[in-house]
Amino acid sequence: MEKIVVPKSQTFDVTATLECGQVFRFAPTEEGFKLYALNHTADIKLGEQVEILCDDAEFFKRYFDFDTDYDFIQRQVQDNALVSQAVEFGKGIHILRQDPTETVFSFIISQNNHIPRIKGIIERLCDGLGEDMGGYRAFPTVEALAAAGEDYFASIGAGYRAAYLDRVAKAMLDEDMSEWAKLDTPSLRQKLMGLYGVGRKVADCILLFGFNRFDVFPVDTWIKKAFEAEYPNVPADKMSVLLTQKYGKYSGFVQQWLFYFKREKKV
DNA sequence: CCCCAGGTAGGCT
DNA sequence: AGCCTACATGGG
Repeated sequence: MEKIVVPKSQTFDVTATLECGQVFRFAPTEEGFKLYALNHTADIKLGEQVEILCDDAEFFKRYFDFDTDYDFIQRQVQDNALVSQAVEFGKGIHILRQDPTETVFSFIISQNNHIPRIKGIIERLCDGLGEDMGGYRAFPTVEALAAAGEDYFASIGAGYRAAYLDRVAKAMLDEDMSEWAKLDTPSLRQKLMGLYGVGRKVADCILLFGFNRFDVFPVDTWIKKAFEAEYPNVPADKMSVLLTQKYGKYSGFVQQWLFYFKREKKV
């Protein structure tokens, strides 16, 4: 067991980072959180300082993105209006560096779905198809997902997304994500949207959370509500383009702070 | 009972 | 190109 100790900081809040909707495989414990990522796990203890007890400290140091200067970004996007409010509310959020394949399947499941249900479906997916890591299950490999079949995905409650998961799993057998990672953002988005069941919004979530492209602005129902006054009758995909033009390389951060703010505060 | 959720594909104009 | 609707499931 390895340990990461994170000093108290204005710009890292584990609770907000986990609960802001970018990640689904975690659960509260008496002392903090139990977290699962790909084929790793961490026990997070909250206190004067955050302690991350894990199986691989290098993996989680990268995963939590401790090297990005969030304080700088937060200062760059201040607008003395909605964004400033959202940053004040969610200023401890880091954008996690998640596994690309895990985000592909996780965000296909997320579409038109509630977060508690998304968590449940992914948990059953891992329990049923993931490798036994001794005490927990890894996120399933593409091979395991491709072998499962549409009926299996339906049986764990995936609903109409079962067909998407099955077809994408089989298509991904022939793909190398490390090659996809070399593409620029528009080309990579095009690749992702070529997957059955992946539209602009899911593609942008995968770009942001799985490939850490910050020049994307996923527009879901909450973001759409947040901007419907500013952009009346603008479809989600078009709104995403406009917001990306507005926030540039900080789009992903602004989006995540706003999503968390709108969803938690219900304003 | 209805409405909603980190939307998308397919069909229509 | 844009607009419309069905889609599985469960929580509020």
